[in-house]
Amino acid sequence: MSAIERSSGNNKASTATQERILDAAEALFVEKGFAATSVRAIADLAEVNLAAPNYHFSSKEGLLAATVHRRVGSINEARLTNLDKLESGTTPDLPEIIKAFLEPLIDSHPGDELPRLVARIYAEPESVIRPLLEKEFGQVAERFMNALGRVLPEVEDEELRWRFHFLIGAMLHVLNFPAPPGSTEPVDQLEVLKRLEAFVVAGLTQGDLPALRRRNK
Amino acid sequence: MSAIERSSGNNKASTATQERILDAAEALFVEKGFAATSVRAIADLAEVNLAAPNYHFSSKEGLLAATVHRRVGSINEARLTNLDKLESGTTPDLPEIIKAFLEPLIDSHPGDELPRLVARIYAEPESVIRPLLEKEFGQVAERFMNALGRVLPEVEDEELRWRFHFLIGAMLHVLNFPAPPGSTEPVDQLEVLKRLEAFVVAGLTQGDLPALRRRNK
DNA sequence: GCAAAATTCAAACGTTTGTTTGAATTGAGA
DNA sequence: TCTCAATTCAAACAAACGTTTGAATTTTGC
Repeated sequence: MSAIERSSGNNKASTATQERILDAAEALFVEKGFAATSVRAIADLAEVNLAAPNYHFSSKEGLLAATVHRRVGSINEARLTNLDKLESGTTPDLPEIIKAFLEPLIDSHPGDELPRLVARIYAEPESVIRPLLEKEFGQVAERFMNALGRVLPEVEDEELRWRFHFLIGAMLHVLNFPAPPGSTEPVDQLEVLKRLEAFVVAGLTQGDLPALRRRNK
Repeated sequence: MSAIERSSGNNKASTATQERILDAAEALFVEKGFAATSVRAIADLAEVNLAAPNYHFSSKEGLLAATVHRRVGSINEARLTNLDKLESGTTPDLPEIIKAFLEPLIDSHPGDELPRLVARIYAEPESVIRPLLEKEFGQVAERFMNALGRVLPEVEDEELRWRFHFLIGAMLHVLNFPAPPGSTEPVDQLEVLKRLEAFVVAGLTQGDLPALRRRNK
C-alpha cells in the first residue's frame, strides 16, 4: 500500500525507506527551501528510486507535510508535556514557562544541530505552509499564551499576543542562523538557549520584575 | 544598452519599464519566494515582454539583487542618517538608537505595507542570498552594534552580538507576519513598532534600568 | 528627418520539473 | 511452496523553467 496507507489520517510507523526519504527531504528543504528542492535530488540523496517519494507520500507537498510533522510533532509534544508537568505542581513562574517552551528545541535533537526545519517552514510562502502551521502549532501556542496570561495578568491580551509573537521571531531567527554574524566563539547550544531565554523573559516582562516570581492562584 | 548598463557597478536611475519589473518582482518574491516565482509570472504582472527582465537585469538572480537593493538600500541609508544625526548631538540613549534602527521600516514605505521583502530574503537559501545580506547589511549592523556597545558597556561583546541577533529575529518576524495569529484588532503599524521597540529595549537591557538613560562620554 | 543605439517582441532553445505507468522484484501469510 | 499484496524500478509524460535569438520597433542625438 502506502501513499501514507491510502491517505488515511494515520500515525503509521515509518519503514526504513520512508525514513531515509524523510531524512533526505529534511536536509534539502533546510538547505535550499521547498521550491528549490527537487524530488530527484531527494531520491538521489536517500538512494531510493525516483518514484519512491511519490509512492510513499503521494506528492512533494505530502512529503513536506510528513517531514514537518515528524520533526515539529515531537517538539510540540515535549512542550505540552513540560507544561502539563509544570501546571500540575505549584503554579509556574515565567522563566519556567519559557524554558518549557524552548528547551524541546535542543532536547529533541540531542547532540545534533538545531532543528532548522522549524524555521524554514515559516519562511515558505503562505499557500504552501499556512495550513501546516495552524495544524502543528495552533494548540501549543494557545496553551502557552494562556499560561503566560496567568503570570502576567496586568498585560492586556492583545499586547501579550504581540510579545509572544516577538518571542517566536527571536526563536526562529536563532534556529535559522545558529550564530550571529561576526561571532567568533564556537556555538554551545545550551548557552544560546540561556541567552535567548533571558532576552525573551526580559522582553515579555518589560521591567515588571515582580512578574518574574509571581505565581498566581 | 542595459542589463544594468553592461554590468558596470553603477547606480543608474530606473526607467519606467525597469520599475514596473522591480515592482512586480518584489510583489511575487514576497508572496511566493524566489525559487517559486517564475520570470514569466513577473513579466506578466509587470506587463512587459518575457525577455525584458533578462534584458534589463541580466538574469533572475540579478533581478533579485536589484529588487533587494532598491528596497533595503533606502532603508539602510535612512538608518545610517538617523544614527549620524543622533551621534552628532548629545550621545544617544538606548531607546533612541533602537528607534533609529527600526523606524525606517515604516518611513521608507509611507502609508504602505511593511517591507516584507526584507524578511523574505533572510528566508532564502544561503547560496542565493548570503552575499547580498553581507553587502546590504554589513556596515549598518556594525555601526549599530558599536552604538549599542557604547550605551551598554557592561555587556560583553559576544553577549551583545546575541542580543542584537534576537532583535533582528523579532523584527524580521514582524515584517513577515504583520499580525500575530489570533489577533483581532486591525494593525496600526506605528503601534506595532512601539510594541516591538519596547520588547527589544527590554531584551537588550535585561533589567539594567539605568542603561535606559545612560549616555556615556 | 536621418543614422545609430536602445528597447521590445514573438519564437524557440535545451533542461528540468512533478508525476504516472506497467512491468519486475520482494516480502509475508497460509 | 504457492499466492497475493507491497514495494521497487526504468522509462516516459506533458508542462514549466531560465535564457537566447534575430528581427521589428522605438528612442535618442544631431
